[in-house]
Amino acid sequence: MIKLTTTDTSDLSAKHTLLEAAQRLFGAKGFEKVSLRALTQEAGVNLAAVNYHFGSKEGLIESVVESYMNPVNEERLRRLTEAEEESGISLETIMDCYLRPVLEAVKRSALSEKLFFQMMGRCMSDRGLEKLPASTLSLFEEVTTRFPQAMLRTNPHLTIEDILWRLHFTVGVLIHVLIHTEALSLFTQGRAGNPTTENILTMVKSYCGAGIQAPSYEF
Amino acid sequence: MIKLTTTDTSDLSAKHTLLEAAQRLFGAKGFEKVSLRALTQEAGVNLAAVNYHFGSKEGLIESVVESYMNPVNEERLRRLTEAEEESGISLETIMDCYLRPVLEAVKRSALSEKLFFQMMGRCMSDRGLEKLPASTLSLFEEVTTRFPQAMLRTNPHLTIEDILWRLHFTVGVLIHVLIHTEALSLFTQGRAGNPTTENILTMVKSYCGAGIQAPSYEF
DNA sequence: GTCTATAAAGTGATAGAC
DNA sequence: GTCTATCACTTTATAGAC
Repeated sequence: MIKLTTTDTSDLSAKHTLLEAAQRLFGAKGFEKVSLRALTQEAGVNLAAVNYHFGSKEGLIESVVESYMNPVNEERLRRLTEAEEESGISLETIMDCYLRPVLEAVKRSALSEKLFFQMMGRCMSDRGLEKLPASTLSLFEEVTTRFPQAMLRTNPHLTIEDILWRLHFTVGVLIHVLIHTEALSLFTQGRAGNPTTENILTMVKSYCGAGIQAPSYEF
Repeated sequence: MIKLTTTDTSDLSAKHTLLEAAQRLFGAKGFEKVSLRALTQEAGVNLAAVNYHFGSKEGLIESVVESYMNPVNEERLRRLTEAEEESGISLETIMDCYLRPVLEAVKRSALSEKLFFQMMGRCMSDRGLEKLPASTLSLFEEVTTRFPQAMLRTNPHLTIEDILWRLHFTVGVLIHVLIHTEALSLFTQGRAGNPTTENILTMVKSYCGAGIQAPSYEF
């Protein structure tokens, strides 16, 4: 992405192992707490490789964020478009279009579910909007425009303000579940059971779906 | 809290201005991104003052976290106890016991609403459970035990697993609203309106209340 | 209690040899 | 493309003068 004029010979493997190591460590510790030294050691490459391949640590982070967020948001839009072509679209369907791509993405990843989800959650919350790569930002804008519109059509009793706020709340649920679900087990010491990922998705859809469809308030 | 044997003469003011500056800067940038240099400069005290009064940066952070979280959790428990003494307690009431202390705390603070809420959100999410001061952890455990019990009594059709997960989701909503609500305005460019803090609370209660009371799933 | 000065260790980035 | 060596800077923490 930085250097378009390289010849790309054995380049791929170093860059690739670096990206993989970055995902593991960023997911486990967060972007700021991982030094380039720890990163390159984990990847088994030289310290200078990060700057050679990505220009800077920031460039590496943006690459990772882009590779995490963009496929998910593209898949969200693809699924929404598909769903809108059929008649009788429900809020349940729209929620599934929004949430399921995260579950699909983890299956394509080499990372453990836990690390992948933490990584995804950090991408969504740790960095300000202004630091997002342009392509990621524009996909995000499309998602946060089209999904509320679709929700408004299935729930015309709500106002657009209601929906925007409730989608905001839903994002909060998603991020918290992705990053902090381990803490729940710790705190409740097993009382919360051991649901599968798919069952957690069902619970989130049930909770957020009910929240979004709650009666509207007039202020 | 660290040194119990000091004579405390003019000690109070330096310690106090340091705590105030810490709240402002930690709230705005996060615990990790504020250096002791930035902190002591903002407070107008010497660099060494942090270590003298709090032992270390970590000690200062723990003091701040404690002073933020403990009053809120104590107030939550106080209100819940009070509510449980009356008959006909509703989920709406329990939710209010849980959420309103955050709004009450901001009124006692010298900080702006925005900074105070960000600070509170960071206390709830930025540091792992293992890093919490002991008194804060024990209050948290009491809250996360008694509130689910109370909710189970008002909603006996739910399982305790349901409730624990849904309270987990609710915490996600709260944290996200506290930290990232500014981002919502940015993203929606005014389409989400400009509700007062009290109205945001109403919206959160409405969303989370509906989510918690959603039908239960059997897996 | 407050200050200066500095220690000790860490950070990202880069020049230049191979 | 990869490496070593190093720069320039920052961090927290502390010893010791006042």
